[in-house]
Amino acid sequence: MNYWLMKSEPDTFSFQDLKNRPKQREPWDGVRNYQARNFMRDAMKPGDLVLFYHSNTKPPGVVGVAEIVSEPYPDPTAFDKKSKYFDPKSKVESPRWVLVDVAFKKDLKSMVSLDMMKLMPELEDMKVLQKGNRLSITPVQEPEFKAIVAAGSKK
DNA sequence: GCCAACGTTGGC
DNA sequence: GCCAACGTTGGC
Repeated sequence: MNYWLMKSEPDTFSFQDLKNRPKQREPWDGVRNYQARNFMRDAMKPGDLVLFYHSNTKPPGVVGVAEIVSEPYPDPTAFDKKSKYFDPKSKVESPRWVLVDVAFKKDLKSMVSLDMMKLMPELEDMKVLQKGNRLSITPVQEPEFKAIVAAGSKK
């Protein structure tokens, strides 16, 4: 099993929004970056655990744990002319963009902010902490995942 | 709101 | 295939 960090702007889709969904799950649509797509398409498996990260907010950080609950499948928003994620180059016969479904797993007692993460020696090599990183989906090592969940389990 | 970092596009 | 221009991300 693998671990991931997935970013979302809470104004667009927050961890609370995920929790409030009827089945507490949501298709992770709108990814339009090839590296991030390849992670979903080639490496993610149902059961993988996800650090749900709020970006572009004060403060940014990990707010909860989610779980991958589907195989990859074509992102329907790419075919939808009305969607802001519409991509005319993605054809139904040969979809360019895929997504997976993500489900609520558990809350953290407290957010693990980016500032806190930077102070944790276990997270030295984490991609999300490296300068200039803009990837919305990054792989996480098991010790990194556990360190963040442990930090977020404290009051 | 600024701007550094990075990805994509398109002319050549 | 190079690279300048442009768009986006996301911390600050």
